Amino acid sequence: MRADAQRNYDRIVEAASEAVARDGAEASLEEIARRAGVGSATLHRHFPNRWALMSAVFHGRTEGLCERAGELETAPDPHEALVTWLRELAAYSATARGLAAVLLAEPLQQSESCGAMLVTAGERLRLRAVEAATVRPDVSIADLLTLVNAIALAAEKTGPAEAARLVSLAMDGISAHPQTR
Amino acid sequence: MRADAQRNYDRIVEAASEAVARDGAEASLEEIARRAGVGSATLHRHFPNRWALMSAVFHGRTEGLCERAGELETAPDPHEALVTWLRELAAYSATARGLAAVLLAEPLQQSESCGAMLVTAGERLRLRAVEAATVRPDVSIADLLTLVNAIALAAEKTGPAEAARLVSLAMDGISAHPQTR
DNA sequence: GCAGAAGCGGGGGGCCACCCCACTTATTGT
DNA sequence: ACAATAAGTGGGGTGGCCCCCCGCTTCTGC
Repeated sequence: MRADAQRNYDRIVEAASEAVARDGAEASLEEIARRAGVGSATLHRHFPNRWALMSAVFHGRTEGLCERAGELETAPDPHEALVTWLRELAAYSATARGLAAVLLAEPLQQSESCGAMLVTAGERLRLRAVEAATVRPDVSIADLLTLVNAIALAAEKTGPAEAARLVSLAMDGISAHPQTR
Repeated sequence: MRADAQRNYDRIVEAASEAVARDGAEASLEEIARRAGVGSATLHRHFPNRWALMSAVFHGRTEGLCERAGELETAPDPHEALVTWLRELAAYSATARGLAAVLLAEPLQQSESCGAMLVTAGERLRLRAVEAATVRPDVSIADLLTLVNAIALAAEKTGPAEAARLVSLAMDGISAHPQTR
């Protein structure tokens, strides 16, 4: 990639970050291009569709969440670590309007994508919890991420607190006496 | 309402139903108006925004789900009845692309809305399950509907089967031994 | 049957995503 | 240093969208 192309790429992502923070994932691509000081054609060449741009925007934040997963790997309680991480993911997704939609929209297994990063990071936490026998082994990390993202998406209007509450609910299960069934 | 206005209203809803079945909730409003044989202004007069139209489109289906809830009220196992109903709701939402988004978008307590109908219908099933002590009393029907709709929204790409599976997962809880925590 | 109001829809404005193509600019081999 | 070249650029065009204005049509109560 040529140096000027790289510079334009970075400027677009930066402008997009600001726009998304203000207007959510439905921000105008044209305005992003205008603020970045590039033509709209340049934006569309670098990012063939809206999701591609959003994916780039959220890449940094996603890395932060993966680092957090690394920290939690050494936590004493594996189950608590997994739940905490998922709750943080939900809270962040609910704040960064559009992240949840992006994660759900793109195929989860596509490498280099935000989703793939979260899968590999989360899988370790899940494995630890399964080994500790606090999580059913037939529940995949994809299941958990989909569930959490779904909740974040639904809670975008109601706020991060509600999102975290629903995550806890789903994790504990809503049944009063699950062992009797 | 004048007779011709009513006729146009019905034709718009019918055209919208077909369009939604084909293209999902993002169907073109202009094309819906065209197919209904009315001007776009008429469509926008009857339905001030997209959600209003979608709400009308899904009204009939929602009534069907409410009837189903009525049937399930006499089922022998209250817990199974609740879970079955929620699973059916999820499966239908995942099929009727956009229903979930509509239910999440409109305020749940607004009377006459699809959401309100589901709340009253589902509340009875939930109460029966609470009385049978198989569901925690602090879980509201709004919690359950939000959770199920969130899952349906997330599973729109993967299909109804996956949606039903995730609902079961959330209801059972993903923990291996919930009673130990 | 008629007056008035309720309803209608063509057309236009503003905005959008996306594409085409003539022009500019960085890179590379000599 | 410099020319050849391939990569990159952005202005403008296209088609579509939502929504609104306003003169015209059609229904309804008397």
